[in-house]
Amino acid sequence: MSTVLQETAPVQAAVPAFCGACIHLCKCQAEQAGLTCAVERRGPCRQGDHLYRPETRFSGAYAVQAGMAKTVRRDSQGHEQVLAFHLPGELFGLDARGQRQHTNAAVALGHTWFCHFPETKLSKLEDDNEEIRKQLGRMTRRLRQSYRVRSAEGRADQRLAAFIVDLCDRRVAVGLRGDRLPMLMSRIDIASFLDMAVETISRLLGKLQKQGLIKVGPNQLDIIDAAGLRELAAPLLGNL
Amino acid sequence: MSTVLQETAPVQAAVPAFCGACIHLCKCQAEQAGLTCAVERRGPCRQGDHLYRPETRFSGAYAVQAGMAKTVRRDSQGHEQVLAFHLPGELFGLDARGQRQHTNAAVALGHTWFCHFPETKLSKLEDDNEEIRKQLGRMTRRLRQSYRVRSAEGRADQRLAAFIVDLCDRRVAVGLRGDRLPMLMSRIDIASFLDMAVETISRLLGKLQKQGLIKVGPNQLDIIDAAGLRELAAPLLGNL
DNA sequence: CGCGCGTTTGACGAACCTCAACACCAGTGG
DNA sequence: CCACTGGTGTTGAGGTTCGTCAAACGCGCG
Repeated sequence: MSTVLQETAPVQAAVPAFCGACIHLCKCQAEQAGLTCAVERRGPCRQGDHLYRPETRFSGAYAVQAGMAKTVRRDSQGHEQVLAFHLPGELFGLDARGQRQHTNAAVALGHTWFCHFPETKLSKLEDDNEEIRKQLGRMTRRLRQSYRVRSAEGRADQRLAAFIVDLCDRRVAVGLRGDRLPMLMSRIDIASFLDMAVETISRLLGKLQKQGLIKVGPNQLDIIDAAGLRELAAPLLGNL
Repeated sequence: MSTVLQETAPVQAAVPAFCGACIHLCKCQAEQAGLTCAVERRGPCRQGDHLYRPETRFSGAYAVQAGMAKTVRRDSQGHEQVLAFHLPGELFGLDARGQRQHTNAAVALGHTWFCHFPETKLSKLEDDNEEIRKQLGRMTRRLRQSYRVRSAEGRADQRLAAFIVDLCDRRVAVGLRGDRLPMLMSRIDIASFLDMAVETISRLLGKLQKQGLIKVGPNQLDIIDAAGLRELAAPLLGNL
């Protein structure tokens, strides 16, 4: 918990007017100061708070400003399944675009702040500016990277390593440090996302730590040997 | 081998002017008698004959008229990998459309007859007739069903059952009997397609037979309990 | 006939899941 | 304040699944 605050508290103190997602959307948009008004801040949300659920009316896109989120679905047996984790600066909820309501749920992990982009203003911006449409497409594509790790084949330790590498790369992509990951999600969430048993996650994290690749801390994960980690995940990263 | 002839010989004796693929393409096309000329018969091909290889110039689509075919690629380590099996009436080779040359290879399984649809005539027909374009898209989509089984998760016996069910359904779809499958492909091909060990295929076929779901014969496979087979494969068929 | 190939079967091991036990921690209520 | 409780994380034991290795068999072919 304390480590979470290490990240969110400073951000909160010197919180920028826009998070990563906002910056991406705004910078190509300086002349249209209207976007400032288009963004609604939401937070703080607590662990487990829902941004939307299945059948919630689609009202626009979301972005994590600080903290973390997950999107979740229920499979045919009613079992909950994590579809993706969302880092600061990443858009999500776009999968429901063009439909009337969401099919998945989005849940806050830890204390999290969000930005909301109302669809009405978003589509208007898109109409006016071709660059905005490209940016949205680009971020949607990045979002789908996380699905690749999930469906990848390969050994469990390779998949876990690929998962960690993916999170690091995505953090760096939005301007955050890539050698220390806040792990706001539970082992259960990770296991669900990677389709493995919780015990396997726990054991493999210990194994990677013993191998000197990472250091597992409370709600935090330090990357000790980024190259080694990437080498372990290589068979999966290369194929996709 | 004898069982193969049981299927191909009668077909040959009373061979229709057009196979399944031709019928689909022709019936919406009665007024354009030109298609009759657009189809070139090819065969008989023997086991292992190549219709095209990687880097072969793309000249048009193919359809199996009688027998069976597989499409194959080489992965980065030079290992051969079966991408799909093609039953009578099914189009293939369309993946290279729009490119100058093929990237995969197509190989005959057993004694097989093919139809060839030259791209020049095909695209002309497509331009003239919207229905043709839809039919081509539809058959391409059906073709990709086989990829689903391949990438599916789940236990090995479930995946093998899903594979068999898929073959049955596709045979029925083109008007062939669905309770008896000619198995012109080797165990090695099946193992490659399903990404399993050959020994596992052999063992599981024996297991399914012992369970009373199928009967394994020489180059042939009888469906004893279609419902049970479908039930075993259900977890995979339902998800997709 | 030997030879290569495909298939089957058995033995073994690695990977990973399941079950069970326990520690830890945050709430919660007395 | 403490005990209790439920959720989470870790660890160990045992089982299942499935790949790997090896051997045997049948079969077609030179």
